[in-house]
Amino acid sequence: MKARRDVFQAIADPTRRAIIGLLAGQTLTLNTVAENFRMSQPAVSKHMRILTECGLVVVVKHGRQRHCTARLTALEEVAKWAEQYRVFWNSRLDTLQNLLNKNE
Amino acid sequence: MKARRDVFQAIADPTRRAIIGLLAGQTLTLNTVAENFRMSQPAVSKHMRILTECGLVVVVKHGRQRHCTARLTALEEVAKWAEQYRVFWNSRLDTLQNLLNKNE
DNA sequence: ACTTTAGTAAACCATTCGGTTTTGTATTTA
DNA sequence: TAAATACAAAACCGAATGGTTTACTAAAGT
Repeated sequence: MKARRDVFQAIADPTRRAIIGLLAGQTLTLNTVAENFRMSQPAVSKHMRILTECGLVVVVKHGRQRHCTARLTALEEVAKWAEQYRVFWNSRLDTLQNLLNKNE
Repeated sequence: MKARRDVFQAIADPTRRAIIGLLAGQTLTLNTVAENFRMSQPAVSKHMRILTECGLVVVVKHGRQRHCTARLTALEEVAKWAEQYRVFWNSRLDTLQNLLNKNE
C-alpha cells in the first residue's frame, strides 16, 4: 500500500484538488475531466498521473478512454495528520492575541 | 483573515510539517528549530517565512531572537477539506477491487 | 478504408522550490 | 568597546513544477 508519491504534495495544487472534487462520487473520462478546466488535455493528463501515483485516483483503460475514479482512502492520512492538531486550534490559547502576549 | 499563501502548499513539504510538529504546544526560537534539522539556518528561515505567510506560524521579535509559535487554526481548513470526503473513503465502495469492477 | 476521437509521449519553456554560501546587521555578552 | 550570537538578505544553483505545442497511437464511427 506504499504510495510512490506523497499525497500532501499531490493535494498542494488547486487544480488537483478540483479534480478530486469532480471525481468524488462519480467516475469520469479523462476528457470529461479536462473539459472542466481551462488548460490543455495533456496538462490534465499529467495531473491525473500524479494523482494516481499517490493512490488518490485509479485509472482503468476502457477502449480508447480512461475511466478515472477517486480513491479517497488516501486522504485519510491527510485528515489524520491535521486532526492531531485539532486540540491546539480548538483551545483558546491559539488566538492571535494570545500568541502576541505570550511572547512578551 | 486571508492568507497570502496557500496552506496546502505550505504543508506539502515534509520539513515544514516537521516544523509544525515541533512548534505544536511550544514556542521555540528560530535557532532552536534549526538545530533540529540537518540544514542551514537560512534554509529553516525560508521555511518559516512560508509558514508565516499562510498564517501557520507567528514570529515575534524578541531582542535578537525570533520566537516562533504555531497557529494551528490554519490547519482547520485542511482538516475540513479532507473530512468532507470521509463519507467516501469510509464506504465499502472505495476498495480497490470495487473500483476495478465498476469500470468493467 | 477513411476519419474522427481519446489519449499518451516527447520536447520545450518559464517559474518556483529547496537548498547552499557569503555577507550584513542588530543585539547581547564579556 | 570588542567579540559573539541570532538572525535576515542576497546571490547563486540544480532540480522539480505546471504549463505549452506538436507528434504519434489506438480505438470507434461512418
